[in-house]
Amino acid sequence: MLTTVSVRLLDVPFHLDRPFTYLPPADGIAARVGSVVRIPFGPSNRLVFGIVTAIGEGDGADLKTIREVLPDRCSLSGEMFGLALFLSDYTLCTLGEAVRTLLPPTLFSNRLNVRTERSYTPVPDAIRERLSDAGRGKIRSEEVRTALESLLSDPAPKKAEDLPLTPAQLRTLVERGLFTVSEREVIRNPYAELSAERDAAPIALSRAQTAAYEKILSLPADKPRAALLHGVTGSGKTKVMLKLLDGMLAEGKTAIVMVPEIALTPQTVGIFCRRYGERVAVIHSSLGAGERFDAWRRIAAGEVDLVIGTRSAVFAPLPRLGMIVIDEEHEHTYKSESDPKYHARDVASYRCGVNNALLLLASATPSLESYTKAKNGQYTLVELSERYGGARLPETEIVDMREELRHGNTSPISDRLAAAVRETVERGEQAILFLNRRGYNTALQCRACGEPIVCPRCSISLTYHTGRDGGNLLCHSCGYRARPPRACPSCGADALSYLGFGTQKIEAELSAALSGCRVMRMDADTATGKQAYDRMLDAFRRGDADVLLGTQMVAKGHDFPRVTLVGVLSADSSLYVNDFRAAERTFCLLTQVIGRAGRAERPGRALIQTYSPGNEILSLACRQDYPAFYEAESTLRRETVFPPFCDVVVLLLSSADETALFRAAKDLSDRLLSLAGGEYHDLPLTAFGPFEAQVYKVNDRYRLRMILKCRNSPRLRALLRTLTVSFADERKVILSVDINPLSV
DNA sequence: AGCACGCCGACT
DNA sequence: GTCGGCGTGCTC
Repeated sequence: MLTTVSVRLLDVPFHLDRPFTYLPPADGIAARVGSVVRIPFGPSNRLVFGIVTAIGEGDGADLKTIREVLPDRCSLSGEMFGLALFLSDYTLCTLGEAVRTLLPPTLFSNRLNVRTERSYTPVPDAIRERLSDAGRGKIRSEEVRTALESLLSDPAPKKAEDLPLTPAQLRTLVERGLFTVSEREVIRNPYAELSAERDAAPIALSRAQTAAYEKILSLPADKPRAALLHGVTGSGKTKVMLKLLDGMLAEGKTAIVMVPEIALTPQTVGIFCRRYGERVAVIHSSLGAGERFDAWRRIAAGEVDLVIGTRSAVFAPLPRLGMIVIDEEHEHTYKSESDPKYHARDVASYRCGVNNALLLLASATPSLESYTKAKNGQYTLVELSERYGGARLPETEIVDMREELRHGNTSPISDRLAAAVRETVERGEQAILFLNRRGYNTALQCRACGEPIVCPRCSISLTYHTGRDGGNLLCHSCGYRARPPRACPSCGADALSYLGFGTQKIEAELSAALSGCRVMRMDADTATGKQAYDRMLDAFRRGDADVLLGTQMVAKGHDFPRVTLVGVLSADSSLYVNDFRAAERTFCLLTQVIGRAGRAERPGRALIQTYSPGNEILSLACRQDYPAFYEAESTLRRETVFPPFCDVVVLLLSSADETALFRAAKDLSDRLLSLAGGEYHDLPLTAFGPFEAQVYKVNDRYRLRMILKCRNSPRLRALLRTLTVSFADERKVILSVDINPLSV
């Protein structure tokens, strides 16, 4: 009997996502479960990556041999391997996709992207005749010239002293045997300087905060536990979190803190780095490959106690994990929309379960899913309702836009809002205006034939954006760009009208209506990249503009003490989206935007423009009444059978070949119904479709969907996996499965 | 996925 | 007469 090794390949489709057996390499590193290996595969024995899933015994006949076992620091620990298995099961991706999600991409490239620092050591024999006692030790490349000069008896020409030697000159010195060179790996920590300035002052909690802290602390520490910290903005959730972290790290445990991308500012990171010093790692999307690898290595090597980051930080390979915090847990950015389509909350819950760790969810407007779990006792509900400093909620008014139309005001800005902005600016205060649509006009339509202008690659309208070049039509789905036509492309009539309004048009209208008022527009077109976003928020806070006009991103900035007015230009735009979460999203968004006004001693005011002033969600958001919103919305979800009262699976088929797509959809539907009625007849499940996706064509690919309402369970996932595997040999059509997607 | 083998159109 | 299109089949 010989030792054999079960390997799963990393880069293969579903029908190859099964174990292959190999012989261990004769020499080199021993393979263990979780080791990343390179193996010969297929008739041409091309080398591919795999992961070891089991060690066993066999007669070894006809087996190929593992070519290379990567070192442990480039492989998965036992816990992380378990996490990979969980992820592939839970999100229906291949094990390889899951493994690649847990390991930094650099690990698979030929070059490891390790930064090295070279040191030079003088060779005494070779330069003995000119050598003094100085410079016997290792020196850095920049110091070689100085060292050489000090070694030479002649004083060096002074003018050349600053110039470090070129790589070629250094190489010559080494080739001639005057110096030897040695390399040392340097692990980058781009946040090291933030850690240098320490602030570890004890956290002083208010009575309410102490009660919240103690309630969480009283949960049995030898079991997995989860708490939902429900507290309005400004109630001190962060202080409670820091106090818990202090205790956790003092016990020798480690922790992950997740924040939405938009909140991962230098200020936020600074709080943690100053408090916990160099044993902090930051993980976010704009890290370079090398930096990402270095952060991963520091964490896996046990050099880090606290990881702060966005969604993917939930995969940080921390040993001794004691706590995972998800701040603003309702945020949609915690759900991945690309493979593997995981929700950070589910992953965090799994990891806390395995490690007997504490899962702490925090939000002012918790997701319906989490609040329901809290009400059912699966999570401990911790309420933190006081605002510190006695800050009051802004006075909120609903503006009936139908009334405005009756008065002959066709502008998207009501007279009342315009007046309020003017008064605010005249008082030397600031206003935030929120509109969930970028661009100038939302669509172009022909008045003669009625045809809108749609993207040639997608089935959505193009949006007109102004610009120095006379403006462009843009597709917000695929990025297609075209000059606006003079005549209708369908009928040729010279009758194109521009419909709707976006942030650009509002900017123009505001500047016209309120002369001398400085408007700053912030949307995906002006705040390109994180730095621009931070810069704009800073500039606004400093007072460089009177009005901040923008999309979602203005709702989530930090404190603006001088903002006393908030205007929501069209509350309806997110309310009447055809999606079961529309009301929840609207409530969260309005609650947040309204909360921007009057956070300091000055009273705030919020104006909400709408064509449906009687809408209940709007009035609940105006009152910031979360419990009432929860009751209303959960009743509706229960009646219509939507999450959290069931799970929803979207099966999306896409293809550039429409005929193949329809054939595949019929096939999928047949297979699903036969499985659901046969082998899985015990599984309560309702199937809808196939029908066209909301946007039927994206980037020249046609899309059909099926929707399943059911309970997520191992058995459901087994059914879905069977479908996925049986579909994997389809060549032209891609099937993607999303359990509980963001919108349905 | 990749890479073989295998059978039909326009070209040195 | 061949080069090359991508349909089909296989991978420890």
